[in-house]
Amino acid sequence: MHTGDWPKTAEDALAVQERLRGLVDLVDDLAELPPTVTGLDVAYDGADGIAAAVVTLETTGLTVVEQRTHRARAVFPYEPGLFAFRELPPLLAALERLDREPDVLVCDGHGLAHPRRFGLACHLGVLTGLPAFGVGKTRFVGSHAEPGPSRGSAEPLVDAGEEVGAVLRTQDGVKPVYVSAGHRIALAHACRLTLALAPRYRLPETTRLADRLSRVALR
DNA sequence: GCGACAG
DNA sequence: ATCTTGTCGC
Repeated sequence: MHTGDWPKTAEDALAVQERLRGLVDLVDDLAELPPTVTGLDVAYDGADGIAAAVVTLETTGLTVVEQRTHRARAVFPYEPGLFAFRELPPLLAALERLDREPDVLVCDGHGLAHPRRFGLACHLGVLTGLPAFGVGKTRFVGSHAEPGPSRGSAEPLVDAGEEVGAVLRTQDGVKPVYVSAGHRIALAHACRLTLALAPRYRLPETTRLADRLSRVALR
């Protein structure tokens, strides 16, 4: 699937999303501590310019192994629930430029914590076949209790009676993040990894570095 | 019917 | 996401 036959309308996107949704695999085969972690993010300019960035870090030490970017024109408007169709094209292009195959993708957005249980992290996982999970900065769906005040505290994120993710405190006294599985990874594993990637700041280093790189790529 | 609504 | 100054704190 490439930008050529990319859905142009919300109706088409919903159909594609529904088709891909059947391909999600929730079996967790990922090593407890994968050698590397790859973060992805996108930045926009005032018009329709869009820049994607992917950064692969060594899981131990969080040092940069490889990083790539891709600039393009936005081909799909932002629409809650169909967010993936806006960011996926440049993200996939940037991923294809990597020399080393990622071990796991850390996405800036949600996975199963989505109205139809298929957010950006699920799309990225299914389309690449790689383990993937999402770390969102704000809630999209579901409700939850307030996590304890210390780093590592977490509460389940529940939507329509289903546990779709976790609200995880990555730093003492700082607003928590929303973690959800995307593909080939368990929620608990995603949370452990998220904590390992956020030793100092609220957001995982993968997201912080990809965010910074995408902004630079936009200039 | 009235809000809410990832980035 | 992005528009935006100063300001509080380590």
